[in-house]
Amino acid sequence: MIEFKLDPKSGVPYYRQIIDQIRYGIASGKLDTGEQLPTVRSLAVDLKINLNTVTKAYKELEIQKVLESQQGTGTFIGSAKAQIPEKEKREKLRSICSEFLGIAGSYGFSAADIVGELTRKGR
Amino acid sequence: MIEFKLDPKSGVPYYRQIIDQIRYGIASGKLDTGEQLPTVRSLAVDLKINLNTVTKAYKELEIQKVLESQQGTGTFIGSAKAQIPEKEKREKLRSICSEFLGIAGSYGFSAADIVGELTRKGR
DNA sequence: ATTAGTGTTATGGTTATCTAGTACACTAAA
DNA sequence: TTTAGTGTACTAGATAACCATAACACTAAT
Repeated sequence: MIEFKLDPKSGVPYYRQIIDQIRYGIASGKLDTGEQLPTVRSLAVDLKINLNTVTKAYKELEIQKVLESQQGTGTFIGSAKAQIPEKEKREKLRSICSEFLGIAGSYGFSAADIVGELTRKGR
Repeated sequence: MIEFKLDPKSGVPYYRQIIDQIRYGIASGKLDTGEQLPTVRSLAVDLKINLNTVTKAYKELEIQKVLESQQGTGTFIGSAKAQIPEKEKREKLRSICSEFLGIAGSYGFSAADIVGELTRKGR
C-alpha cells in the first residue's frame, strides 16, 4: 500500500500532490495494475484534508485513465501504465531539491551539509 | 547574474518559485552578498508576470533579512545569515533531511537521486 | 430487505494567488 | 532642477484551492 505524504508548506495544492504521488508510484512500480487505493474517505481522514480534495485528485486521474473508480466498490489502478517522461521526472526532482535547498539554506546549511547528512544515512 | 525560470505547471505559486530560486542561488553560492538583483519591473517583464508578484517575493525575503531593498536604488542580497545554536542546527539538519527524504521518497526518488541532483555542477 | 461501505454530486463560504491599474516616494545622473 | 529609474502602496477583480456540510447512488455482505 502506498504511503501518502502532504507538504503544506510547498505551495503545491494537495490534490496535485496526491496526483503526483500516485503517478510516480505507478511509474516506480510501487503501485500495480488492479491494486486498490485507499477510499476517498479514509485517505481524507488519513491526510486530514477534505473529502472533496481527495475526490478531485482521484477524479482527475480517472479522466486520464490512470485510475478506475467503481461506485460502491472502490478506486483501482487502471491498466494504462503511467509513463512519466524522463524530462518531467528530472524537473520534478529539481523542483523538489530547489525548494529543499532553499529551506535548508535559510537555516544556514549548504548543499554540502545536506549531501553529508544524506550520505551518512545511506551507510 | 541569476537567471530566473518559472514553471506554470508545477502548481507552485510564482512568488514562491522566485523566493526558492533566490534562496537556492544563495545557498549554492551563485548569489553573493551585496549583489544586485533584477529590478522588480524588469523581472516582471522578463517573466511575463505582474509587478506585484515580484514585489511580493522580494518583500518577503526582505522581511526575512535575506534581501535588502533601497527605494530608488535597487534590491540586493543581504548579509544576514541565520544564527542558530550549533546543537540546534544539527538536530534541525537531521529533521529537515528526514522530512525531505520522506517527501522525495513518496515521489519515488531515493537519497542517491537527491545527492546526484545536489552535486550537479552548473545550472 | 437491510446495512455498512463505497464513489458521486452539490451548495456555500473563506482564503490565497495573480492580475490590472494607478499613484506615490526616493535616488542618481544629466 | 529635471528626468529616468528605482522601490512602495493601494484598490479592485478573477480564479483556484480548500473546507464544511449534506445528500444521493451504487455494491456487497448479512
